[in-house]
Amino acid sequence: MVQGDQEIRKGPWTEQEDILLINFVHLFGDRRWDFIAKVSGLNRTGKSCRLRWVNYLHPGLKHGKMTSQEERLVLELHNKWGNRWSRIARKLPGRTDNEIKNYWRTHMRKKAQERKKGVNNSPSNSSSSNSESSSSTVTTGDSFHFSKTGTRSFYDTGGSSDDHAAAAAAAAAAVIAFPGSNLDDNYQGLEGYDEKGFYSMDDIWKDIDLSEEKNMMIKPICPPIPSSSWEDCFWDDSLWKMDEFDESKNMILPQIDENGIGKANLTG
DNA sequence: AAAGGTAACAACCGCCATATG
DNA sequence: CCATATGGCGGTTGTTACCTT
Repeated sequence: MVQGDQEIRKGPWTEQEDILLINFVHLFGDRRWDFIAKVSGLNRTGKSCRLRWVNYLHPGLKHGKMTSQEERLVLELHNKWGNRWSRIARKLPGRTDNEIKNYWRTHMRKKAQERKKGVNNSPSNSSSSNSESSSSTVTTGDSFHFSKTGTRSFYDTGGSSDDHAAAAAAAAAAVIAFPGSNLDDNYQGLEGYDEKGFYSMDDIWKDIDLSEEKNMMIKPICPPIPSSSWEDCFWDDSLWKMDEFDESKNMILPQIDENGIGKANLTG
């Protein structure tokens, strides 16, 4: 990857990239993707950054198997709205349109196969045919390919948890020094960076885990007590609560303008 | 134990809508 | 009002893990 006319990176995200992105989203909010893409030094398109954030890194996401209620809801809503994945996703807190889409695809394929079999073997068989009401365990086995300890098995080419701190530090350095420079350069001299400043994937997953366990329901928009976790500070599940009004979502994110001055609000 | 098939899911692509100059 | 940039959405593909034979 040459920096001058560097080609845009594609493919799986590394852990360093993830952390870098998380931190820059923390700093600049989750709207200005092109800007973030440039400023972060990630050789990714803004689009790619957004996708990664929305589908994977977002703190409010649930990572795991769909519950039977969710499955039922998906079926129900899809029946109602068709392939309006994003709309369906809004009704499923913590689930992304991509996830639901994937789920549906798999589900339908399975159903189609079952139906085929049913037709071939016993035409009167209706056990699996009603796709609207079959809320049974559709997702079998597998389902979750990475551990929340930050060591993803899926695709991951990323480094150890030491790299997290380095990447986090790189984010900080990059903010100050406005990069364009090689990421590796940004890591230099920043070893042992205190992870309290930025969060490693470990921490992030831990927090997500906790919040999931504590409440599958909705978090208050403003946490009563300042949390040590950055996403608690600026993230709430309002996004997932949004129904028809998601245009009005105003995430309260710390933001730093081009002069490096923090602002409280974000684009509306 | 190895091979093949399938499931799951991340990520990309193209199109469209909206925002901005 | 028009052109361009950016973001969002749905469809599709590619890769890996798991299961079955």
